[in-house]
Formats: sequence, structure tokens, C-alpha cells
Amino acid sequence: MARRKLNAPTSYDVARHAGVSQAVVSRAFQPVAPISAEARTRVLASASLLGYLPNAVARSLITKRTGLAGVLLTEATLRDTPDLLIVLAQALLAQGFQPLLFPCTNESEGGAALDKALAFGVDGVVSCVSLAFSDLAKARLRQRPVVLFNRHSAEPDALQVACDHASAAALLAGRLYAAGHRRFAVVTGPADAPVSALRVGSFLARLAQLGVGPIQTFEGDYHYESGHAAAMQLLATPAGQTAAQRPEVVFCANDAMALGVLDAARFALMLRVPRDVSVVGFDDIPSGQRPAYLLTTVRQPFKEMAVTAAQLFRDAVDDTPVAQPRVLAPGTLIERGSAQLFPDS
Amino acid sequence: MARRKLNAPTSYDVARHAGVSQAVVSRAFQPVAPISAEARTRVLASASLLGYLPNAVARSLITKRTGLAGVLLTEATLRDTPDLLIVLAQALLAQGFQPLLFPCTNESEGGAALDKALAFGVDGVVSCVSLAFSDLAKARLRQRPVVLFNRHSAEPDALQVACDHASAAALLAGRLYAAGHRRFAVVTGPADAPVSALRVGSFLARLAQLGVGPIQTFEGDYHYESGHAAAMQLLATPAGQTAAQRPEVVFCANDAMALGVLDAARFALMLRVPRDVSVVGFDDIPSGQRPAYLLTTVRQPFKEMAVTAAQLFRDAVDDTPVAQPRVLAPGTLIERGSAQLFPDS
DNA sequence: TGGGGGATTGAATTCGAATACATTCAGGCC
DNA sequence: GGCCTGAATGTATTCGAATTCAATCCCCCA
Repeated sequence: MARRKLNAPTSYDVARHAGVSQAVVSRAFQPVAPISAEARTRVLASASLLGYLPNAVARSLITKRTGLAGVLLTEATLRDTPDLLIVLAQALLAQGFQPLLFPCTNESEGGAALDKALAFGVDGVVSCVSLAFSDLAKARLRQRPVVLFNRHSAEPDALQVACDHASAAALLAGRLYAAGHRRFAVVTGPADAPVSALRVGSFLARLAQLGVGPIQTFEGDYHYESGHAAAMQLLATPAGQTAAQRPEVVFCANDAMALGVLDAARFALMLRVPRDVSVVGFDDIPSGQRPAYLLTTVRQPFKEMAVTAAQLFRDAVDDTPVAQPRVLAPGTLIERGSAQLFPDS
Repeated sequence: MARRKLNAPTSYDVARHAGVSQAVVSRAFQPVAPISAEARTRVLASASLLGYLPNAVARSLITKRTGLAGVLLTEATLRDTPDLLIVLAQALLAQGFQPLLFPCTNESEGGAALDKALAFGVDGVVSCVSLAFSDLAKARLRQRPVVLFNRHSAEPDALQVACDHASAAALLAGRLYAAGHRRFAVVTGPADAPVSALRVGSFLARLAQLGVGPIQTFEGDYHYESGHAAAMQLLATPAGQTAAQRPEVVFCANDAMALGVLDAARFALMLRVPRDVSVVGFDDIPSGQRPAYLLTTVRQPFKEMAVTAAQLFRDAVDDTPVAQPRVLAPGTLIERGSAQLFPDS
């Protein structure tokens, strides 16, 4: 590791040039500090002349703040809902934090990513991946707050912002049942995806409550292709089987897979949607909104969730007492025509 | 800014516990350093017992390295091609850099984002947004390398990795012309988008070369909706106009807009694609690959480009002389059926 | 005119790890 | 046995800005 010397000017250089002490230079760069307007002006003039920028590393060493927010994200989340990262990044920036990205290939990497984030000296972490109890404990030990985004924790006072997946899924199940559907199939996300478990679990629970019998399940991986594969298996009518046994509804744990189901149903199996089969997703990704799909789905209020999460984050970093550590945002059922639903009352 | 004291253990705590000096603790955490195996073992044991992690901020102060790579991205890029960020992040991580995100609302914010990145002490920057010459100069002054990703610079020895948009667009124009098309329309990106200018400019230049007359142009903003709007204007056949005047080909500066054109043509204007009109995009985003669209387009080799960019980045950060500072990666024409093309030779 | 008090200023210290340099120690060799 | 060599360790310094605390300074009022 060659020690590379930088010619960047330091606060001492500026101090010398402006004819003041280094302390005054430091104060000139803080919004509120005991310094005369005249001194500040002179310092800032010298600084811009020399091209001086305060060294964030040195500052962080003494202030114990880096201004960095670790953002833990699975690649699936990033790929399927890039909007989430956009709004989250904007919200964090609005609170004065720069997002430091820790992409995870799957849910199980959360702990390692958290460790890395802590080692980088982030002021806190917003995690869109699952974390073990012991991981949260580690962060707490270092006094770094963690805000769980669409993830759940056993810890009762953990900070959390999530969509109310369960309620929305249950509502959806009820509306489909009311429309007369009795044969359901479900495409889940990966086994280790807690959000999929919530959505699917609640959907199935509501159906069981309504007395709907055994339901076919296909384990997908959140990607379009697995939705396509699921449809080919769930909706095909091989010899000896009639259309009367085909599921009337396919509920998918996310939109990406629902689009795969739609395409398979329409283009491979030549089924009419929603007449032959109803397809429902979850997330409301942009592609589903377009005339080529018009997917009926549940929308998560990402923007509001991100703003809330960023506020929680800032308060926690500032040690401001937080009124409500757990926020559940309601999902909205969006009817677009890929499903026959009981009309909204 | 309340001075929050952390109870995190320091290297001195570990040194005391292990019965060695602080220097030995420091050495225990470096891969190669003058330290006995036995001492290292003891130190590491004490460290994990106390929950010690080396403080990255303090380390950076002396090593002049933060391990951070500033990544400048427009929100449009992030939304349309999230894969780019995924592969870029992976490639940077593979080279030992953590991506620090600087989202930009539009191209003109690049300079400000670069300033912020430099102030954070990043080891360098990978910029997927345009930068002025003076911005590059600022980075050079601080000895922070900048790798331009799909962006061009006037500076002759700037580091750059880009898709060869121009060649691909010219090839595409030639293939469309050879298929017999003579009436063309173009949907551009925003006026300040250099990539759009390259693609469109090269496309038009090639057509001009082939003697194709005046070409209708619509200025879009890279988003789906503007493609839809463009199609409604370019492809509509109002009273007094016949289908014979309708463009035979619509070339879009990116796929997102091409999908908008496709949907408008099919669902609003009731045109058959590609029989009534050929639609071509650029990028090869996932939605375009699906049976509902089957968009003919040009694929950028993001993965390879990202790996190359990350290597360039690391070499530049390490001051290793770089063999080839500018890399142009070829785009691949992907025929899916949304356009009538002259068959590949 | 002599203080009192608020506003500025500067000198010195601090943050925590990396490293230059000095020192110690063990082993090998003549 | 004495000397040299190399490895391992410790000591002291360094990085650059923020902050503490003491020292000024200036203005205003009694």
C-alpha cells in the first residue's frame, strides 16, 4: 500500500494564507460557530482561492460522524424495484446522509454486509435485507442504529418501516373469493424471503379461513423466468386433465413473477386473461402498468416509506427519542384488468 | 452536533488485553507485516473477544485511502438499467471498493456531485453522468481518478469506458435501409443527454449518407411516457394524411421510450408491428426481451464494461500505468421481431 | 474612567490507527 | 565467545480538522 502523498491544501495552508489560526479556518466552515463575519469571509476567500475542501476523514475522526448511511439491498430488490433505491437515496440525502451501498446476492448475506458497513464507520444502516438478532445486537453495541425496511425483527423495539403486506394480501384473497373464485394457485418467492412468506402466508390464511381447500404452490425466486416456469406447470392442461381443474387465480409474491405468469398464459398456453385465468402480483412495478400487461397488483407506498425511514434514521442517529419505532404503511390494491375481482364496495 | 461518545474498543484496549503494544495490534490486522504468527493469533483473539474492529476513519487519515468509490448516476439510468448499477457495484467490490452513491436528477448535476464525492474523500469516481472539463481538472488536482462510464470527455487522456453507440446506431441504420425502409422517425433523449446525441447523431448521419431525406424528430426524455407521446404524434394519421406518409421506422434513443412507442402503436393506434411500423430501441432492458414486447434493439455489454471500468479504476487509484485509457465496447444488434431488418449477412 | 460582559481569537489537545525508527533478541557463523 | 543478521517488538510521531480553554478585544454603562 504505497503511501501516496496528496497536494491537497489543509486548513493550516488556508490559515496561513488568510492570516488567522487553524481554529478560525475550522470555524469558518461550520454553520454556527464563534467567528466574526469578516474573518469568515476572508477565510472562505482564501479557501476557494487555494481550492481547499475540509477533509471529511479528519473531521469524522473527531466528530464521530461520517455522514454515511449504509444501505443493505438484495440484487433482486434492486433489479425489480429500482425506484425503491431512488426514493430511499433521495430521502436519506434530504436528511444529510450519503448512501453507501452494500449489495447482497441473497438474504443470508445481511449479517456480513452489516459488519462491513460498521467497519466503514457508517452513522447507521437502512437494511432491506434480513438481519439476525445477533447482528442487530452488534450494531447496538457500536451505537449504530439500524432501520429495517420491509423486514421484520424479533426485537421488540427495533426500528422498522414496512408495507402492511399481510393486510393487503388478505384483502386481496377476500376480494378474489367474493368474485367467485375457488381454485387458487400461488407462486412464492425464495424460501428465505421474509416478505414473500408474509404475503403468501396471509393470502393462504385468509383463504383457509374462507374454507378454500388445498392450494397448489410453486416456489419461485422472484424473477420473471420463475413466474413463467410456474405458469407452465400450474396452468398447463395435460392429457387427462380438463380446464375445469385449472386454477382460476394465480397469486404471485411479486410483480416480476406475475409478468412471467401473464406472458406464459397468453403467449405459450394461449389463455385469455382474466377470462381463463386471473393473475395478481405485488409491488406495482412500472412494466405492469403498461397496456401490454395491465397487471392487477398491490402497490407499496415506497416514497412515503422511504421518507419515514429516513426520518427514523436521522432521529436515531441524533439520539432523538423516536415516537413510533415501527411504521406499517398500507398497500393499495390496484385493479388493472388482469384479474376478476369482486367490485370494491 | 452533540459529541456522542462511543464505547467501541480501540487498538489500545486490545493491546492492553493482549499484553502487546498498539503497533502490534495494528500489524495484526494487515495481511503482510512484521509480526510473529503467535502474536497475531493472540491479538486477533483479544480483538474478537472485545468486539474490536479497526476504525476505518482513523486508518484512512493516515493511509489516505478510504476504500470508497464515488458512483455518479442519473436517476433515469438507475431506473431504466438497474443492471448497470448491479454489475458496476459488483465489479468495484471485486476490486476492493465500496460504492458510494451520488444520484443526480439530471446530467447537469454531475459537477456538484463530483465535488461532494471529493469532499467525502473517495479514492476515485466512476461517473455515469457528464462532467465538465473543469470538473475533471478539480479531481486531477486532488489526484482522484475519474472513470467516465458511457460518457465522453474532451480531455484526451481521460479514463473512459463506453459502448460504441455510434457504430451500432450506424449499423442499425444501414440494416434498416437495406430492408427497404425510406421513411424514418427518431425519438431522441433529453437535449443534454450525450449518449442520446451519439446514438441519434450517428443514426441520422448514416441515413443522410444513404440519401434519406428529412427525418422527423421528437425530443423525448428517456421515459416510457415520452415514447408513448412521440408515437401518438409521429404515427397518427389525421384527416388529410395517408398511411403512405407514416414513418416506416421509429428509432428510439433508448428502450424505455421504444416500449412506449410499441404500446402506443399497438394499443392506441391499432398498428401491427413490424408490419405497419418497425420499432427499434437501444439498451436491451429486460422488459423488451419478453413475449409481450420482443423489442429489436442494441445490447450494451454492461457486465464487461463494468469489469473493465473497475479495473481501470483500481489501476488509476494505485497509480499503476494504464495501458488503454479509453475502451470502446461493441454493441450487439438483437433482433426480436419488432422491426423488419435486412438479414444479417 | 474603570470595569463587566459578550464576542473573537489562538494555542494546545484530541480522535485512533499506521508507520518510521530505534531497540531487543535469537540464531548462525567464524 | 564474539559478532553479525534478520525478525519481532516498542516508542514516538503523523495524518487534518474540531474543540477546549485561556487570553484578548471591544463596547457600553455606571
